[in-house]
Formats: sequence, C-alpha cells, structure tokens
Amino acid sequence: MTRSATIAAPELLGAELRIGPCSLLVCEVEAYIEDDEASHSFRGPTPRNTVMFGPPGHAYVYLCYGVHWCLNVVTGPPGTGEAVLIRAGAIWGGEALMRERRPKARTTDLLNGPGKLTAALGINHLHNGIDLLARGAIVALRPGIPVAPESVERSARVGITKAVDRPWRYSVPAASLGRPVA
DNA sequence: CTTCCGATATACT
DNA sequence: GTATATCGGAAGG
Repeated sequence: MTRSATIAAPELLGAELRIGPCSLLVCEVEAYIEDDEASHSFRGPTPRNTVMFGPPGHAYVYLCYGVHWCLNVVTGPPGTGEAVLIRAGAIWGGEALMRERRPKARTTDLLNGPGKLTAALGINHLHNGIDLLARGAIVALRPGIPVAPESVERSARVGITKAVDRPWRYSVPAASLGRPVA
C-alpha cells in the first residue's frame, strides 16, 4: 500500500471493505495527493487531516459539510499527505443491517455515495486512524473480486471546484462485481 | 423527472 | 464571514 494514491486508487476497485457483518466491494474511488488543490492535505497537516500524513493502509475519516462521514484509505509513505476516497460500493454482506441503517434507500442507492456507504456500514469518527490491513481490525480492507485494469473507467472527480481537470476518479459498474453471498 | 435548499464541522480569508 | 471530497427532502413540471 506504499504507493501513490493515483496508482493505489484503481487497485482498490473490487476490494472488500468489512465491518462486523456488513461488507461491500469497492466500485468507485478518487485519489487525492499533496500537490493537489482539491486535497485536504494541500495546505499541510491540520488536526483533521493528520492521519493522511501517517502510515499507509490506515483510515482517514472526516466529517463532510458538517453532516456526513467520509472514508479514505491512506496511501504513500508516511509523511506524504495522500489518500483514496471510497465513493461507492456494491452490496456484499450484511445487507439487512445496512438497510436498517438506511431504511429509505433503494438497492441502487444504498452504497452509491461516500456519505451513504459510511452510514450503511456504521463508520464514523471512532474509526479515524485505524489500520485497515491489521489482523482483526474493526474495519478491514481485504482482497475481494479481481478487477481487470482495462475495465476501469477514469473520469473527473466529483464535488470539487479546484484541480477539476485531473481525471482521478476510478470506477467500475457495481453490477460487474457479482452478487452478494450473504 | 428536475431544481432548490438546509444541515453544520472544519478550515481558510 | 465564506467555502467545502454530501445527502435527502420539498417543490415544481
């Protein structure tokens, strides 16, 4: 995971993100690096973004618009402020509990946004900084379904107004990742 | 279907 | 005071 965010981001597609009985397969991500006006790390460390400058494979969780939790996977060597935002996932396990947490959501809307998937999985500030690759981690990132590099779509990042020209959003259709087992 | 808007922590001007 | 890596509900067509 000691790779730059733009390399790590497409490699995260198809990975399984699990917390308790709930899990998803990552199908949309965005890369953010230090030399990037759209990145929280652009102006250096702050109380909020310190985790971005720490070791790779850890979770950077922040509150967006004062309302929604968003989950990133820290990348790059320690000291570099890089991360990959998990933007969407395919339902993989624990669907009943995820629906309980988001009762109004339809199937295609359950995990199709960074704030939606953290709500469904129950991820919040308590998970900021944890090692997603550690054995027995509360929130764990593991190999899921392999995704062919040729099938990855690249596009402009969403919801930003700076550095819009950098095509650092990577995605595959949720339906291409297979069906939930549980 | 579409547009508009409120919520509101954190960081910056 | 203003902007932001968002979402869901209301209002209009």
